[in-house]
Amino acid sequence: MLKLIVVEYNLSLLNTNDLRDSFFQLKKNDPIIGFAFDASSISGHHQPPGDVSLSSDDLLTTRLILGSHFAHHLRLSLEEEMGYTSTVGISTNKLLAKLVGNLNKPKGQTTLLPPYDYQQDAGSRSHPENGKESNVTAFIDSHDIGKIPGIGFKTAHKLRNHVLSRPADFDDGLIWGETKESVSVRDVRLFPGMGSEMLEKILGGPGVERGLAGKVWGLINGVDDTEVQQMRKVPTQISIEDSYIRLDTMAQVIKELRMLGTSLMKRMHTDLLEDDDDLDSGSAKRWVAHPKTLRLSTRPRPPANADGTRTRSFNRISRSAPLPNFVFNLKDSVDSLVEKLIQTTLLPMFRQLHPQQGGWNLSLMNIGVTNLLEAASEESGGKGRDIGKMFKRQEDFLKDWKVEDRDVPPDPVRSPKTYTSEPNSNPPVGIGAEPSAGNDAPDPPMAGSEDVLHPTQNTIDEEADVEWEEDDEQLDGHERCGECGAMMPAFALAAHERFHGLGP
DNA sequence: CGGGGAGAG
DNA sequence: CATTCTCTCCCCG
Repeated sequence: MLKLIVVEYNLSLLNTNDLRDSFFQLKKNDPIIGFAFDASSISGHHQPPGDVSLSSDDLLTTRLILGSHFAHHLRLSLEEEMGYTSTVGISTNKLLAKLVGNLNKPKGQTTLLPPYDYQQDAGSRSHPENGKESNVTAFIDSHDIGKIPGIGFKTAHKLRNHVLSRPADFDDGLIWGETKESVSVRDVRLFPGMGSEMLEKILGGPGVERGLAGKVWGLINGVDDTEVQQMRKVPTQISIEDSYIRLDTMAQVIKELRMLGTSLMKRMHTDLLEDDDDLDSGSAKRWVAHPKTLRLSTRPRPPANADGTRTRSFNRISRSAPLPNFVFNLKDSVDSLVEKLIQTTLLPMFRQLHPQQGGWNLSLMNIGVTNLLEAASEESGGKGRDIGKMFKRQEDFLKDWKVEDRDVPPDPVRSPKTYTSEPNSNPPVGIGAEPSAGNDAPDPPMAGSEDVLHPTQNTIDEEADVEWEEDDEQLDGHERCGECGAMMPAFALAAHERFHGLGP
């Protein structure tokens, strides 16, 4: 019933257009219950290149605080304006943000705390005895190896088999899913001799793998440099499929192709057709993309084993062909177009796929269109102002952020630099050596948490060493505190005001 | 570019 | 909790 939607963002890429697009991606009534947030790139323009002191924990902590406050603002706005609740994880890359975002569901946010690195050389990562353990490692180590995004079923299986000293673990009963003996990231990471090279041997089959070993080694060390992708206006493919007990005759196949084809046409209409209200031509529709290719794929059931056991196979076979142009005709009925498509294209493709007369025993059929060519258009590539409708006057507040780490003038806003939680308080950012108090489920020491959608709780403000540039009184999206006059991004104001209200 | 494998949700 | 469905990315020939 609930649909999980995870939105991941990298602040450096975030502009108002991105935000708007993110929300557009939601269908009406899709509740957001996952929202992973990556604060990796919050940094000032003014960070002197090569200044090592600024890349210290202090700066990292400041970034995470900003990310946390920003996430809070986003979640609050989202709930107020759209009625969606959400969960956020704040860390320095997508992997970590996503994993830590699993902590306080369905409505909360969690920040993965520093230290993120070992004290000494990076090469000691896999040898904790050499230095103070990174919180990243401590955090990620506890996960089951198969739970790491990017490590899927096959890869996890190979890793488990290796770590469990060779003999494949027999998972009786369940063909699928996790094994009883769980192998954690730590088990893999600390396996004698483990490293990229060993992973190469474990994972590098004759088949298909390249760079996988390096990627996996990075993942189990919390390293993930993949970029957040721009959201696309149109999908790269649209497909529809159904599974069957058994499909054996042409009559059955045609009947199902009719169903699938009709669905696909409808999907194309809803997903690729847009109102053309631009000109004085009534309310016409126009295609925003023209798929070029039609694909038909099937999944033949594997022929039954020697010993009679059913081998679960998900192997598909497919054929592609140019998508005939008549499908874009908006005058003819969908039914007639589908019929035409079946006769002219789908059936020939099917015969190519299955030359035999019948008895194919198909367990699945899928048809889809790919190779979507975007149909021209698209205006101002730049920064959309549309988000202003959602977040009123707060547009572009990211544009001129400054994060400085030195020479911060005395600021009544600043709170003590001690990040320890007070009894019964939930800091807006989960900084602290101890788990924050007052949570039902205590957090592991490496993660702070909060339930920031309840501003009635007392909180400790932690603006840290953050200063906002006050160029000329004219900072888009910045607001002035009525109490002390400090300028800050709109999203920080709430926390700031909580600070004023704190105590005598 | 088409056919597939792997993986995310 | 498992299965199904949809979509993406990437490799290889």
